[in-house]
Amino acid sequence: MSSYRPQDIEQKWQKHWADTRAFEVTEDPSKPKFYCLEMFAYPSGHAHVGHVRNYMIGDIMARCMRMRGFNVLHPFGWDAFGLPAENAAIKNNLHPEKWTLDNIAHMKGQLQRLGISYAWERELATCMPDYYRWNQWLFTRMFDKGLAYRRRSNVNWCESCQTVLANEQVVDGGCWRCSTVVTLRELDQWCLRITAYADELLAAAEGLDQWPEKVLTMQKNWIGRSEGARVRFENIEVFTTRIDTIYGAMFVMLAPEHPLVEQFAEESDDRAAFLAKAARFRAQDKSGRMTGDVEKEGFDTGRKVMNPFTGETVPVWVANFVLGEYGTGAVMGVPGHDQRDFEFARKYDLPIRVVVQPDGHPLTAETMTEAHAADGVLVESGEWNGLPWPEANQKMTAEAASRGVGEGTVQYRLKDWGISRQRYWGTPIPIIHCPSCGMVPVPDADLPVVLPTVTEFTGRGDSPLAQIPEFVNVACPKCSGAARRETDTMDTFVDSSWYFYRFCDPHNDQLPFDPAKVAYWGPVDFYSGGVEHAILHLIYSRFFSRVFRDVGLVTIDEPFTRLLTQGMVLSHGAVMSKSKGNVVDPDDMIQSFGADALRLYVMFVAPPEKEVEWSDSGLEGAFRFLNRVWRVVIHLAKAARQEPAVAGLAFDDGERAMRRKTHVTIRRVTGDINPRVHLNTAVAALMELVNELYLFCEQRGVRPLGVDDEPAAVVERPETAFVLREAIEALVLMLSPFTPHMSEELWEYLGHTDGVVAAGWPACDDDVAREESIEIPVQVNGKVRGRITVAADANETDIEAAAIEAPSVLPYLDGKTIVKVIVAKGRLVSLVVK
RNA sequence: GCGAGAGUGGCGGAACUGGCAGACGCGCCGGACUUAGGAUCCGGUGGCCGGAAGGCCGUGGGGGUUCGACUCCCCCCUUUCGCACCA
Repeated sequence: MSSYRPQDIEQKWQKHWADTRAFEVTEDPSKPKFYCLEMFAYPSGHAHVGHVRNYMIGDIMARCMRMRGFNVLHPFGWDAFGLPAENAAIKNNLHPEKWTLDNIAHMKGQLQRLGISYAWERELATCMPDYYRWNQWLFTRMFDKGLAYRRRSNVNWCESCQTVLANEQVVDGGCWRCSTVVTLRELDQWCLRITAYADELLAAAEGLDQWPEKVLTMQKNWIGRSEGARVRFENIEVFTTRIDTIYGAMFVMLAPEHPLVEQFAEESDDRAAFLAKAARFRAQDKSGRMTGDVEKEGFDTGRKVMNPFTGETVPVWVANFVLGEYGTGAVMGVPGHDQRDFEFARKYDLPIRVVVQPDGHPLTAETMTEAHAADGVLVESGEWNGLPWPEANQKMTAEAASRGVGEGTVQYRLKDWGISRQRYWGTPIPIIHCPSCGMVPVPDADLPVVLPTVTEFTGRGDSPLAQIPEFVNVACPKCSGAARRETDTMDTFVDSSWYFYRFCDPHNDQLPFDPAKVAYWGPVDFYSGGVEHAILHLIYSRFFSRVFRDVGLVTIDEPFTRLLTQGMVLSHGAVMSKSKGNVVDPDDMIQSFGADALRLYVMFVAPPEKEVEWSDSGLEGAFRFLNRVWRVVIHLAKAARQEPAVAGLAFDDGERAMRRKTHVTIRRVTGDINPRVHLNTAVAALMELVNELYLFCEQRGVRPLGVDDEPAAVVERPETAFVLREAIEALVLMLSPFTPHMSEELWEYLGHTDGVVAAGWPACDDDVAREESIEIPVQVNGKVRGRITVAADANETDIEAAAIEAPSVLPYLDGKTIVKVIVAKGRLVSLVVK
């Protein structure tokens, strides 16, 4: 056996794993299951070390849990539909399918060279008909349940390219390709009724105790539940959370999109001017209007409506900051108690009335410089005067309801999910439009609706599918009359919202998956991926999981028990990207130092959640460490032949200390991997063990440890041989999740033929790990003044006595009185003197 | 503006329940081996004072609780992320 040459052994073991289908699993009720998943990949072409990091985290977990005796499902697949493929097609005249499949092939090779323990038999790609067929299947069920519906709504439109743009394709308000200003266009869009689950998604988030708080907060904000009331000012319904301020409602404002705007325009003196003003507001940069970057503006419609509480009539304005898509698209203007209304009123010289007075200094409309949004007591509110805020809100909501002018309601920021894409490379929406039957879902027997082959991609015009008569023209499944297929395709987030269930049964051609298989494997026990998916992917998946539940295929609510959001790997302070030219290619690293060193390094460099800066010298350090491991194991494998059998051995102090280190390390590494997932400190612990081992060898004269092939002298003393053997075997096994190739190779070299999984995870013997004597510091008035060595099980009295007698402590006690002694058992002694 | 997180040596980071701050690695310095060393092994490495023993200071800043604070509380600064006219 010679020096460590990763390239040779890595290929050998990767081939072995592939040949033996080492990571394929079946349901086995006799074993505890562990479903370990990393977010699947968009096949952009090349994996970089940022991907590597995510996949490694999962692989460490999967490999470790496998050794701990769990039945581990660890699959991988491809989020293979999407715009980049279509754009590449337009640019390079390459079919999206070819581009996608080529990329998958390349990236799969990269992942395989990393030695990740995937059950490749379960690999899936969402662009294949045997996958997207089930998107269609589920869609038709959602259609039947009213969870999928069509609605007219605004989309981004580029006049020059004559096409719809996704939000991500709008750059600074212009088309990403030709910079033409993007306009809004009304189109019929397919939507999924996620809002039907808004309350459940919000409430159930409380139970996700193994998700990062940050992600839960983001989801909570995204759902944006808000309790309030709808109140009718004659024919204008407004939404407010502060009905208690309604006596201060001095005007009503409509969003420029509000349907009444058009009607009021018709009835106005100058229809054209009216509409032009509204149109200008609508055209204001969408993001600017939404974020408050645009100045508040409005105009008086000339209309007046009656405030249902005061009986006063108030003017109706159109205001650019009122959002058409939230609430009722109309609000009451309460300038005294809403900052936006306040600014608006001051700008247009509208009256302000204070109706909630805070404690202490009373407010007056004339002198106030900002709205008073906080609580207080109602004034100038007729019969409600004197009521404090929360109570007034409740009572006045009830009053509005009893008088039929409003009712309490809950609003969500969350909107239904628009899934229509006027694009080619996605799942065709399985609906047929029939002139006599209306919208008819494609029957199961006719699924999948296969994406036809399109040969020309121009990026212009409507959906590419609309231009294929053979695709569009179809007989109605109900009446057999001439009908047209839907030509929109689905948002790719549909694909990724349930793939984790498909992995449980990826080849099923009767159902999306066998419910029994998902009942065994689900939910995903450990899910890792980028925090950029904190909202969309993770909330859609929670939604789909419930839809599958409600169609009877799964019994659980939540798809992911534990979520880890891994930090990005930066290079020169920036996210890696081809355009910045700072991509670190894993293949280059593997070539130089091997996959194992790369794996170890990305795990060691920082905690998984944290963002890290790539460092070449850090990788070299990991490589150096592996060489150290290699040398010590190779040499000791021959020198320490003692098989593990402890009976009759009498260890000396040094040997006991070495064993203690081994077993303490087992305990630390085990917990650091799972549950803690502090993979960096797990590696650090293994490094400590190796350092200790080298010192132990040095002390025992068990050399050589050089790189040469000099044969090692056999260790004669059986106790020493045993201790060494125990240490290196534990080391090799614990390292194997991180460096599987090297560990398998060394394990084999150590004389084992069944591989590390069969060997199982090493167990910590608590008796061996227990300290015999411990050194503890002694503090005098909070400063460490000495150390004492006591038996590990010494009682407090003995420890106290030893502390007071410690030579280095004595000078600090001279002439003082000890007022207090605190003994933190096993940790320290604290003396307080005067 | 609102919300959440972070701030520790030259650098990445560790410290799990309030109990020896700086584990482990990178870098740097020294020694051994050596024709050589960018290999390997051993040692050192927060700052200041000191020959040493040892002492003082030290986890963004300021205050507090405690025998004891990186850790808990209050105020402030910096920074990252998310949300952001949602009525």
